[in-house]
Amino acid sequence: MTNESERTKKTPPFAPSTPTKGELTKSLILDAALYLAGRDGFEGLTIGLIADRLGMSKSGVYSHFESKENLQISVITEYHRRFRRAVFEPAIQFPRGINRLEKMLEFWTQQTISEVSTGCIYISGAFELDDKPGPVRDELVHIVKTWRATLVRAIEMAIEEKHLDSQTNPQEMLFAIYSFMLGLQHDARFLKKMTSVDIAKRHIQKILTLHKPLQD
Amino acid sequence: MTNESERTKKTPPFAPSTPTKGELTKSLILDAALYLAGRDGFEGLTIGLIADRLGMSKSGVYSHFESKENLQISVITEYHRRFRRAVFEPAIQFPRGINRLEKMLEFWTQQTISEVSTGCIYISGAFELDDKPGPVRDELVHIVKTWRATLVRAIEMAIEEKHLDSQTNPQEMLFAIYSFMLGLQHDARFLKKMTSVDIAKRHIQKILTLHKPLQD
DNA sequence: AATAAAAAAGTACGATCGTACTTTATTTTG
DNA sequence: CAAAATAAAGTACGATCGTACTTTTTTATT
Repeated sequence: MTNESERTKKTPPFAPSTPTKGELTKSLILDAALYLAGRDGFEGLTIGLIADRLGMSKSGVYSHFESKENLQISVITEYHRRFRRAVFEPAIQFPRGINRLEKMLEFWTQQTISEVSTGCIYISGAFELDDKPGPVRDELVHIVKTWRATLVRAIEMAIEEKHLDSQTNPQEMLFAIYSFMLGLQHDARFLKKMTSVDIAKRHIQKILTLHKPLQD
Repeated sequence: MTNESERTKKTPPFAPSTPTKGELTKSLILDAALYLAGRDGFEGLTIGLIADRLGMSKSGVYSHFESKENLQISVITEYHRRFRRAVFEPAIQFPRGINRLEKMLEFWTQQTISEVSTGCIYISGAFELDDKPGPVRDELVHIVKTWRATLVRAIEMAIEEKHLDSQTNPQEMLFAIYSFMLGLQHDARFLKKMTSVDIAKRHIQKILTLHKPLQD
């Protein structure tokens, strides 16, 4: 245990060799922060609440981020990372075209359903930050646009593969699908109406069916 | 000016004879509160901010409500009152059936568009309060359910009048329409994407068209 | 105009927030 | 194991919050 070739000390970019103590608690902090941000929004996300949840001091939590704004942005990028891992990465394994698109929507729906008790930061953040300019809003807009661009590309590929009608408008289809996901989140979380899960699934399926070519 | 039969003094229930000073500033407070609640949410709605906006003291504002919770609930019911006046009441003038339903959706869309800079409390409140039990949430759930029930009844009437397919599922149609309105609000306010106005209108129109009987 | 009532302002309090700075405890390193 | 580095806790500060209480000012009533 004297020396281990190159011990990565000040270089976290590509070196999770052994997670140092600090990195470990930092990820614990992000866990708690993600939970609280989903539940109480970015405004309700408070250093003190995180500290309480982890049984540590406010300053102990704070020292891992230079500011609250920084913490909020970290929460957003971390959520994005996890979303990609749960939705995008599994879907990308499937062949491009309607197949991949449907898998993407399936995993996304699954993710949304599993978030009914947690809250989706893409969505709750969008309605919370819509009128609050600043770096946090900018970051959230960025990742939401990234995800939407991914969806549009998946739709376009399905058109190219002739799995969808050639006059399908990708932006319009995106709008409908994203709207149904908003509706699902709204009904399930706010109205506690779980029947909306099946309704949303049916609508998403229908909008695809409507755009499938007649002859195959 | 000695006596005017019965002068309604302590009975505001049905007597807007002459709005007393207090009632007048109370409505000014509600104006400001409505604006702030739409912009900053119920959490960001603060007594001090209202006071600043009106150039009066915190205690002056506060004395009109026994608590902040009370103020929040007043904001909700007042919003509901205005929404009814702007959307429901004009639409109810039209004959029951597809005509009234389309007018209802038209006025609602119009209202949503005009709220792009203000924010819709039904929607922003839904995503803010979804995890915050209490009287404020209960009140908001109540008025949202009231509005949705109104929509469902309008859809059902259109079915009864044979303006819509007999196997149209009112709850499913409601889900789609409400989702499109969420999508409109999301894209317009958060993504600043005003092209979504036309897209949303087209989708709403389409879902009606899809359910109109073939033979007329 | 005098008096009663209501509205608004003033003042104060405890909580909680983010943040800066200092001190102690714990890891990591040589 | 000792030294150096890092993590965590401690402490303090100014802001802002909702709210309760008292005082002043304005409005309404006879």
